[in-house]
Amino acid sequence: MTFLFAINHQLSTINFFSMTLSQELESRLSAALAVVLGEPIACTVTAAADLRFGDYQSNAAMVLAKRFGKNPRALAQEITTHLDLTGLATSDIAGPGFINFRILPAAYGKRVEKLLRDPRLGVPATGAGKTVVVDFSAPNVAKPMHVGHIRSTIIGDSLSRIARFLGYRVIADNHIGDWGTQFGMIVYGWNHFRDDDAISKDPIAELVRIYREVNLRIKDSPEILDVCKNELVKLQAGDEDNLAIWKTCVALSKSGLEKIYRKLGVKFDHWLGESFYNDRLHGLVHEFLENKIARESNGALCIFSDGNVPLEDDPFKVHKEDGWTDNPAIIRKADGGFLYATTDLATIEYRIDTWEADEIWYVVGVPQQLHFRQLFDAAKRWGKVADFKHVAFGSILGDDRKLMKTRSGENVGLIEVLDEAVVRAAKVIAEKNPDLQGEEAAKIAEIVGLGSVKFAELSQNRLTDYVFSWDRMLALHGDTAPYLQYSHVRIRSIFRKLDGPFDALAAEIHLDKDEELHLARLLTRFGEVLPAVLDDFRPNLLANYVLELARAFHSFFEACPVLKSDEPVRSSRLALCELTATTLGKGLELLGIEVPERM
RNA sequence: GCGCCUGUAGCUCAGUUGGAUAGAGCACCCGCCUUCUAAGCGGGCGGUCAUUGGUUCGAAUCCAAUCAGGCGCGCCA
Repeated sequence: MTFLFAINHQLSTINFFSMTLSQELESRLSAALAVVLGEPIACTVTAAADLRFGDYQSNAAMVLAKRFGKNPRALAQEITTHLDLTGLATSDIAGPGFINFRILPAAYGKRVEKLLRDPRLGVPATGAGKTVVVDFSAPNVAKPMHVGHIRSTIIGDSLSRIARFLGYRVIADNHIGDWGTQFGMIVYGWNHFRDDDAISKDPIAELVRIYREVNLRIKDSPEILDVCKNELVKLQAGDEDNLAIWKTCVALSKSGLEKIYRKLGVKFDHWLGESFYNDRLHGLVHEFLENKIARESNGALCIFSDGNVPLEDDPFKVHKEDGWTDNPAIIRKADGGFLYATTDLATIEYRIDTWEADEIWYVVGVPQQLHFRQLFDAAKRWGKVADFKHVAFGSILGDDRKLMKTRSGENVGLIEVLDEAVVRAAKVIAEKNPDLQGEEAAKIAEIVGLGSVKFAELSQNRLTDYVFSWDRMLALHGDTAPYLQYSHVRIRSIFRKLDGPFDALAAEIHLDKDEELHLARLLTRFGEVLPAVLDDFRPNLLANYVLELARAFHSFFEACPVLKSDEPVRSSRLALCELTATTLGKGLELLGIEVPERM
């Protein structure tokens, strides 16, 4: 009996410890609601929009007033009299019937002490037991990565990191475009325009040059295109010469891509490109035909979906009047070739059957949303079940407000952007902190410059289009990566000056000044923000959070001396600094942004 | 023609999914280094949330229409 009780007690304690403040307020509020309204009712408590109203707020009274035919303020009053917030918070009623909560400083202090012991920093493992495949970056072989590729790569990498921290088994898969029409052109170019010297010097640049050269020639004499198509047919039929050229080009491209990823700190678990699925395509198309999911139209094999339900007597016919021609996904061309959709279906099959994916996230631009709608629909009808998500992002536009096209050579290359970012960061270092020299300065410039590019991308809503601008992407002042990195550096500086040992776990937290309280408030909120990021795949929520945290720290830093204050304030502040450093560091790590020791 | 995304301060963008007096950064103005890194801190200026209707206790947010920009709609990926 006693033993069982002890276990139960421990379980509930563990549970209690892992609850965020908003969850704890919710559980206490719903207990009060049960008393007042006579039935258990779920309710939500959110962080207050404005600190003047308190730390958290609930609109439960206003929502429920109508359902129970009561006056909202009177109901709120009734609820608060039954609300037990002992040791946690105070509450009051305001406006049309909000219940506002103000967390007691002592309760924040306790939370901070707990977080100092928690390697998860209060973040619940919402993804435990689930496998997700994240499909991002996916550049085409032998085409240069330009600024347009940056969104998928950076957003995808960050989402992968966050999912991993939330307990998911994450498989980051780089589905590179290593098979397809462009290889006809590349083989042709390889045979006609290759410069072996250039290949040995800079293989990527030479591949890019070859590809552009072919495109230019085709403009002048379109008949070359037919020759290219023929090379492609030979390649796909297994022609040894062409296959060898293909293998060489893919290998060269990959090594170039790996250099960029290494620089960006982006890692993949797999690189299963389109070619990997080539052998499966025939059988797959056959299956779709047999199951009457696809049908022939104008010589091509098509899957008609778009919400059209097949009729029972004729599965190819659909209810919609113009359904015969409406938005089909083509899985086999009239000439027998396979397409994007075919490979993607084979990829889904592999990911579900081999990796047992529960979810698949595609970090791909908005323009492809029709494709994914068709793809997910086809997969579903094929019996491949998983939670498919198209994590779409807006386009990067040129100065003319038009989409940046891959084909036109005038695009800004990704490497160029990254290099320029580092150059600009180096300039600022020389100006702000000339003591830093040589290799150390170069390393910091790299961390700061690359961080700026990443943060510029991650701090905004992924769906908005934007016009590419150097100054915007490489800004180093204001709400930028250096601001965040600098706050971390300031904390490190404190600990560098600290002589003698310090044990944060032994510290008692006292929150007397507003700046201390606010810092603690934000520190306890990390566990609420992070899961919300994956609700709608919005890394910018995390970016906003770390900005707020850094801002709170800078204010604290100016207002509250740490090393020069007396005990017990000194230890309390040191512990606050330590938790800020770990939380900020973790937040930045999840955004893929490094932190320098000094700057 | 059909469909999708976007429209918020001079500029670049947030806005916790329907909450209270719409927030940041840049730019501009004022103040703060003898004190843990001034890449910082404190304060100020700046708004008809594209427009018009509607839904309700309550709308930047939801619905409808209009205007403007971007994108997608059969054999590229």
